[in-house]
Amino acid sequence: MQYDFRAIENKWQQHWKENNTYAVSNKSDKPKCYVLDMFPYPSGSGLHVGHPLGYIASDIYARYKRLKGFNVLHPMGFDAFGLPAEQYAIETGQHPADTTKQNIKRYKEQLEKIGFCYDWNREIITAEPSYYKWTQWIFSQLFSAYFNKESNKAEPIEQLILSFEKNGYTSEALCFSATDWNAYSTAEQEKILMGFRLAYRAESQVNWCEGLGTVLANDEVINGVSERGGHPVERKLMSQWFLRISAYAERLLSALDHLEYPDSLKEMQRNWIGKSVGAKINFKIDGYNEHIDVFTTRPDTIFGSSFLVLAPEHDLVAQITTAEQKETIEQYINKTAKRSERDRLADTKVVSGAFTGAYAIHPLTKNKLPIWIADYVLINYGTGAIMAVPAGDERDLRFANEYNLEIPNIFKNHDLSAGACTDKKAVLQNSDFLNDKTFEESSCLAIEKLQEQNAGQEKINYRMRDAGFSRQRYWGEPFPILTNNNGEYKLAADLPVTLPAVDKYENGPEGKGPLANLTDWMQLDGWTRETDTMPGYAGSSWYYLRYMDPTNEDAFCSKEASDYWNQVDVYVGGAEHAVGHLLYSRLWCKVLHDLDYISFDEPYKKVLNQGMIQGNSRLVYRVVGENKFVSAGLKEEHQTEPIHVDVSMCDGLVLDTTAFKTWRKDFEESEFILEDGKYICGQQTEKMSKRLYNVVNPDDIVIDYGADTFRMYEMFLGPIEDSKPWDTKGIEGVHRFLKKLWRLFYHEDNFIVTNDVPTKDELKVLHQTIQKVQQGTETFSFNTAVSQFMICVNELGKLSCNKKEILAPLIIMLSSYAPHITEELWKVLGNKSSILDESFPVLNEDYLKEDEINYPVAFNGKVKFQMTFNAEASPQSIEDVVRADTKTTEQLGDKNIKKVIVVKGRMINIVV
RNA sequence: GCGGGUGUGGUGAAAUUGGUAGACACGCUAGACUUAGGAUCUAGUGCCUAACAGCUUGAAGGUUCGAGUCCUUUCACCCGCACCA
Repeated sequence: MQYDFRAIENKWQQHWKENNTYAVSNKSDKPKCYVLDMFPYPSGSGLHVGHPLGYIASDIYARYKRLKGFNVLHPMGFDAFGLPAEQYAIETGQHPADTTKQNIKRYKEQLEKIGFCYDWNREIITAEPSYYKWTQWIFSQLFSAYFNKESNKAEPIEQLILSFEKNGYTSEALCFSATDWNAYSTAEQEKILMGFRLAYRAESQVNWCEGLGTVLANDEVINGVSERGGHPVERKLMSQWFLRISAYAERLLSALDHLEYPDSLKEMQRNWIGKSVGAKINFKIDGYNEHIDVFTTRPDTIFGSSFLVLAPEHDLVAQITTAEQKETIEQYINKTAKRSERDRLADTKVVSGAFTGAYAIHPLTKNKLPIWIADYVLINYGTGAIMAVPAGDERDLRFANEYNLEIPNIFKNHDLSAGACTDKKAVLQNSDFLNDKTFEESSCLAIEKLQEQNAGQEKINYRMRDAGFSRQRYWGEPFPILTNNNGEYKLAADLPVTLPAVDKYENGPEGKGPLANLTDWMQLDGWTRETDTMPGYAGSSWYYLRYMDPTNEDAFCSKEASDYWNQVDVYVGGAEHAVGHLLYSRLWCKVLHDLDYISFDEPYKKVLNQGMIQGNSRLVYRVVGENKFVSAGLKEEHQTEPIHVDVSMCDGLVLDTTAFKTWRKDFEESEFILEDGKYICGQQTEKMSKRLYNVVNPDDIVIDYGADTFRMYEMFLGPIEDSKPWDTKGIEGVHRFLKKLWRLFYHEDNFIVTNDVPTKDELKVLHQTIQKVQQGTETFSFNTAVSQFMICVNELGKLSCNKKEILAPLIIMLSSYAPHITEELWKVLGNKSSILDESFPVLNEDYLKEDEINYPVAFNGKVKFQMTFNAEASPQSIEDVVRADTKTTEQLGDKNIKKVIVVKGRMINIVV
């Protein structure tokens, strides 16, 4: 009997499907375990070998937990709304719903061939009305809630309204009495409430991407261009939906400490949230009844402040600019506004600005400080205004030098020609009551003083902005909300608000989305529907909850279900979602928790980032201007240009020149300059992508070697979180391993497994394997577990062990890694039930114990020879024997022993 | 500039957490069995050396009986953020 992996894998995949083997129940006496993958966006190009890496890891872990007696939820679904599907639709004229459906079908086929233990009964697709009904419902909850700073959580907006009706409201920015409130019109009231709702509509500077015809969230803009497509992004004032994630900044930040996320990921989130502690200081404007708020982390340097700088977009600029400076200021604003985000980021070293002509009064010295505008001050950060302290800030110093502004030196023993002083340990001077103090002591003193003067207070600032939640696109969830001419809002009564059909995807009037072309659909009983759609991250912000209760028609997820499954125990996916998806889903979880819909306020206990599998590209070198290709080793002798060729045309680095000639018409007549009769390609590690002809399809690997080999090989490649280039060559070793395993059961056509009693050696290797595999799987070091399986099978082969008592537990362990072959072998061992229902073998450490231990004997740390001792021998007795041994005296020569160190069970070191 | 991470054979990588560095594989070399092999098996394979010896975890110091592992300095690469006040 040969190991016919194709027949075996087909047979069991079908069997599992027909018998619903992987169906999971919400009712069980077993402890639960929730193992989740970041679900894929089904793109048109299908899966490549990099995609399943994380899926395989989580699948092994899920199967392992099942063997360990857990009720394991391990679902899969599809993140189906989004820009690429719509753009593809525009190009091809097909409806995005159709192409998405096709892509999902393809993905599922590919996934099914790899033998994952997903419960497909729980599959979810975010673009289906039965799903997005609840995405819309959660939006309604966000719209109907506000963040209560007192209780530090979200609460129903009705409570806020009650409080307004009873007590009015007082804050720095807003103040009204109960009588005022009750006298306001509904529209006026709504306008105020919009300042509190967790989902709100507001005019704001947004990232507008003309190329994609939509606004983008901050995390979708990379270096001033869109993450998708690389189109330029500009700042634009638009009315948009936002999520008030800033209200949760502190909770999102502090909870990180208790989460098992990779350090780098936590750092990214901390960085994104960007907490900084400092002070808000207000400067009165000379001659106006206005003041400018600045934010600073260094209130101690207040005496070094010699001018103020506002962002060009700052509200007060127009008001305070003097007549003679008006033209200069307007010119400067025009110039900066025109620059794209990308240009602005490109020349951050250039100093530019303009003087408003106005002066502010220093709150402590009462000096007059000139007020400038400059684009190095950002409207989106802090208050959009700074007090410039040239002695303490590099940029302020550059600016002061450029425009000949005063530079008070407030640091002792510091030479300002060498640059600004940013050292917090520096000692202050020329700073009145702060003289001779450092940052640590003076910061609080400065704040106290300012507070006395009513000119400032301590302030914590967060960099994170509220998240844009509108997209002017078609292929997304419609907002379940309507508005009328009075500026009132109303949530849709019936959910879902289904996405209407359109026949074109062009933007509607006034920069609105395609839905704004549907004038009939937009109107409903005197109300107008929202025509924006939700962004890609809406559906993925809560999908992990829907898997718990996927068909519930009355709730997004029943409380029983979410109480039972609770948090995701392990969440596996790419690090690219560190600040986008992961933060948004943490926010939604906290809101749903605050509103009492779920009992936990963090979605994922542990996150694991799998590395990227890169492509291993092949290059040929064309002699410039000729149809001649030179082998890589000889390319220096010619002037060449590299061209990517399809990896499938190469065996290792050797190009199949015949295949190459038929690959593309223009290569038909190619000539080759060979080395040793072969054409050797160049290679390059880069992103796996169709464009670079380096994509390896898992389907091909599965056809050639089988899913079990593929799964184990991906794990064997190295630590799961590392990125590495794909190399198909090494797969042979894993395949050989499975064939060797097979031969422990079959010799030619004979089934050779016996019921003999195992020997000590056999039990030892088995239990070593139990130990290593258990440890490796639990710590996600799957590569070491695979190694141990190989060691075990090699060892059993050497011992000619064909004993059921050894092989049965071995294949139970292996079933998480290679489910098909082990299910087959389990059956040939005479079992009727599935191997999946077995338990992970229990480690008995007694079998690991050795009677005798081989001690390396080292002299000054260098191993010279070995000696064997009884495992129970005491260190003293060992030392005595070693000292007396002739090999020792030989080594010593005329030197003396200073000390002998015996590490029990490990080694002996003799200090000479 | 700030933050996080990684440097070990020709290659992917192990290393019980301070105890024989290079397990397990790929590749390579030789051999066996084969009509054949991209099948299977056996042996070898860090470097230097004929051998003994010696050297070896990016580099340099240090702690220690003992360091890939801990400390200091430094170099290189990868990732994230970046005019953040």
